Amino acid sequence: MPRLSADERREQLAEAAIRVMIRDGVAKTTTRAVVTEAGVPLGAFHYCFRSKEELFQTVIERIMERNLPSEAVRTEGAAPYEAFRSTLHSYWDQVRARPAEHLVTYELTQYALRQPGLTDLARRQYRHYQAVNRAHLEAMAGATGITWTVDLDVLARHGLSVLDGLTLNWLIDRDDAQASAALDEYARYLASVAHRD
Amino acid sequence: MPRLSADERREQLAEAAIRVMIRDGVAKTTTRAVVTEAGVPLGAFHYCFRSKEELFQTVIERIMERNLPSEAVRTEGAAPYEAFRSTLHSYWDQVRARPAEHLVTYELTQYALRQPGLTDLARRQYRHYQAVNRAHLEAMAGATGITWTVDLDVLARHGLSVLDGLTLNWLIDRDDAQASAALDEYARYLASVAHRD
DNA sequence: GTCTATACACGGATAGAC
DNA sequence: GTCTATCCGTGTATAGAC
Repeated sequence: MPRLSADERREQLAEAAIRVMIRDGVAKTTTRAVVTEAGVPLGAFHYCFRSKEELFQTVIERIMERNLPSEAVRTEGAAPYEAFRSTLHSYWDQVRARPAEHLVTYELTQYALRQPGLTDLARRQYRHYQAVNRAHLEAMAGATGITWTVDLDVLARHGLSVLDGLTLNWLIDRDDAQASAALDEYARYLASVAHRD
Repeated sequence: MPRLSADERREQLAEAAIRVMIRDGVAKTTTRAVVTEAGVPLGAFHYCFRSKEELFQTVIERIMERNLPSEAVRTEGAAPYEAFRSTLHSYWDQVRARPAEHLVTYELTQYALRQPGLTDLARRQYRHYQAVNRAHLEAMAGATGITWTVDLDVLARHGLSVLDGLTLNWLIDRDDAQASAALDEYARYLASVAHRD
């Protein structure tokens, strides 16, 4: 008589894996560490997941699904620069609030890139992030009543890179002042490619 | 009678480690893989380096030192946008020519971030990259006869992020067209914050 | 179906022969 | 000083008891 179904077990293990990753890093997230964290016996692992790689794949998909487009701040009438700036800083607050989660995202991407079976997942992950970023930009345009003068896909990739790079850089040096200044500069750039209707 | 001095051995092992990292990734760069690659017996490892972490520290410093500011393209008189664009694309050619090296850089940074003894090295690594980027921007200004209208430190951090982010993104999806378009957009941005003297 | 016990390979590091 | 042989922990996975 099972105390928990296989599905619930998978859920349990995936969440435990995420906690371990955040605490100790992806490299140290071993199957043993995960089952200990989840409080399930080691043997349970392999009738829930075929392998560690399969568990990690689940974790990556899970994290990706959580990262959905957030609501655009309604700011009609406000100056575009101020609107962009506050939207960016509200994203940035999320990074500052949970640095470890963001670091894990980068680690997982690189893990996936090195696993022959998961390189495609890494690609989908970034296509997803780019789509989310694109949606954000569209929402910001709608909220401020402007249109972008630069091709939206180009703007989205460029913007994703800026945020990705700033995040990575900040995770390393934790320099709030520099990060904030660079973020403001990006907001200024966005304002410069926005056209008032 | 030593066939090689300890210093030469260290050199040999560090270079072998870099080759293995590029070929198999940092995670799979074990002491055994390194000594095999270098053609030295396993025992030799530990009287050259106290630990694997010490070897990796050496490797990180070595790679950092190689990454020095390259010469600015002399382009006096040319339109700033075209000059920035060609400088950026010549950097980009380096990324495209040696993707694995660049991936290793990111992996090493994350390795360092997770090693209590090496977090400070990661910080120095990024301070170094930012200084290099700053020097590039100064050289570009000198070569085109313009001045930047944005604080140089801010511009450097922002620019480092753009290039870092674009590189990471391209390493994942290898989309040359999108990368190139985003790079051009960054050149256009640089031109917009350049002031003709 | 669930979990215990264990197999087996590989990792870093070292002891001790030469 | 140089290298062989080995230790011991840890990793993934599985065999088999219940």
